[in-house]
Amino acid sequence: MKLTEAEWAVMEILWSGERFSLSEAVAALKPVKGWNKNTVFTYLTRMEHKGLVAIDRSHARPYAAAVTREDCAREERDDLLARVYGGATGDLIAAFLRESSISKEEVERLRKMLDDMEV
Amino acid sequence: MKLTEAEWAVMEILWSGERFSLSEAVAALKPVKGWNKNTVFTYLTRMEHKGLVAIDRSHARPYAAAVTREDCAREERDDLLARVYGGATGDLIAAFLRESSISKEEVERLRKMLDDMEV
DNA sequence: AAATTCATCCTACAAGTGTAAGATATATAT
DNA sequence: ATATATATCTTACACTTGTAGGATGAATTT
Repeated sequence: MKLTEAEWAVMEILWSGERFSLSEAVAALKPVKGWNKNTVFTYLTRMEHKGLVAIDRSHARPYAAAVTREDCAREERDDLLARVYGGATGDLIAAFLRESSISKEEVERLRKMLDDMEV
Repeated sequence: MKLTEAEWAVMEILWSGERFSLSEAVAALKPVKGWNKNTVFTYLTRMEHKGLVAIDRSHARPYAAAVTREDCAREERDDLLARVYGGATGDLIAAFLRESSISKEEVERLRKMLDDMEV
């Protein structure tokens, strides 16, 4: 399931803790989105149907993430890789390397990863 | 401008050549999407408004891409990088390296890129 | 218990996306 | 010139996304 930008914002909040009450979610989303409480509620319930959010209606803090951040991140990566690079990981990574600024430490880390890769 | 999956399909066709007649576009999209000609036409004109497609109505082959593939690819990359990795290119690349299969040659190529990076 | 507050639910509405039918204009073939 | 095919334009409709108003219910305060 590919998330929209707004859904990512909701998930980021949920991933930042265990469980949330509505007002906690609203407060946490305030700086990012500034949404009305009904808007937050609508997102939460729509996202429950999509299987992204778990709502335990008997709990004082009913709202929690139903998917992991890493799963969602993987889907986004896979989607970009397939759609834009036809699965060619090397090309994709090359593009990121080419255009992004990256620290000396990062370069070292990536070098180590390459060394460790048993291909 | 972030493209939808369907818009990517249209653009891939347009990027694959110089200019297209409607029937050429329909034929090329057939295997990928199987759309009705009206559907293709709707996409083309809607995408003209978005500045993605150029339509020269005095030309026998009116349809052409109005943006480059590389520009679109960059936007997708930037979006993923910012939204999912908060701009941390190293983390993103590490994730791709970790999960994707990649050939020995690709590893070498990336190693060279790292060597050449003056950080 | 009445008033206030907060949560939940239901409803709505505009914009965008996916998909195409039907009408008309234009080119081509006979 | 007429018939046929092709392209263009207009319109539409269901679904999704972004955003919230208003009604109802439950909890807390005084």
